[in-house]
Amino acid sequence: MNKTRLGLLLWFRLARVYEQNLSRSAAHLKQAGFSPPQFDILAQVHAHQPITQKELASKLFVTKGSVTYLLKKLEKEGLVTRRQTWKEKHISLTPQGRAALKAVAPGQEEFQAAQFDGLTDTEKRELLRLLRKLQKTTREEESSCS
Amino acid sequence: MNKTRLGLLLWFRLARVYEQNLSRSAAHLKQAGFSPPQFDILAQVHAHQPITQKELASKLFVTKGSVTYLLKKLEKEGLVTRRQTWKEKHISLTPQGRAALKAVAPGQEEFQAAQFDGLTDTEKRELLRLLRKLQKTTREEESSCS
DNA sequence: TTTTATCAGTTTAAAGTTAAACTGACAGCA
DNA sequence: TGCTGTCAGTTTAACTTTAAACTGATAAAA
Repeated sequence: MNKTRLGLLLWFRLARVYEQNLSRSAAHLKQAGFSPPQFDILAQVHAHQPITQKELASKLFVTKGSVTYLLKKLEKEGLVTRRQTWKEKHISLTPQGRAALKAVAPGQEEFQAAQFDGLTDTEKRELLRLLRKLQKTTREEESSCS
Repeated sequence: MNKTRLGLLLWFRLARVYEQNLSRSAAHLKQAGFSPPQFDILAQVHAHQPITQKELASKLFVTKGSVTYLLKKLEKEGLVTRRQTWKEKHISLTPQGRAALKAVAPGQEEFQAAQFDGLTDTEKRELLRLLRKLQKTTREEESSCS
């Protein structure tokens, strides 16, 4: 098997695994009334409260515009607040946001983790090592996020 | 490290690796005037010509509506044709479609494959094995695509 | 003080995605 | 002949995303 072919097989398989996981995730989250992007935002805000929109964008690998769009809706629903200081807006969870996240997160995290239960513990660790190496050795060419 | 935590780390890492690869892909394809979904469609049609829209949707893990939308544009640009027989539409590449794909595909495939060059050959094979196992053992709960 | 540069966040248009309802041609039975 | 069901494909509205242009407050230079 030549090098390009092996790489391509990897890419297709990776994409399919990811997409399947994501779509199962979405279905699971939907029961709780969230979409994956909304949940991601809430989880990041919870973990790094208070966090600026720029930081959020960079942690979630999306553009600033996307963050603006999502936060606007979450704010309207009363789940997050934005305190402006000079240029930056500092995002925090409201009590409702905290409650909503608390109700959903544990189940969601367990669900996510369970998607890897087909592997043994050793295999999981090996997969994690490979993914990390892959990301590290590819990051050189990387520039900043828009 | 407990089981859920390991699974979560895997999920986040997998997502980031995938998203980074995809966005580099998109940038690379953009030079050739294609978006990733367009390229995926053309590549699948090329590989399975003639193929129905339903088959296309299932191979690409998207809904039928998405396929309709993308094909409509590709047809308008003269890259694919649709022959209808009873319920089904059979998609093929036009000569222009073939030419366009031929101009882009080799470079794109090489680019994709190169994203895994941070790994040794043995590691690539191991990663492929793990991803396959992951997909196989998770597929049980799967139902059909809408 | 006035001008200029910087930079987080916003807006816009275009693209792609989904779920869910709809369309329409045919098969198969009454 | 005329219902009725089935099923690929289409449509629609709502979401999410991006790139690129724009806004506006402030720092820094003139």
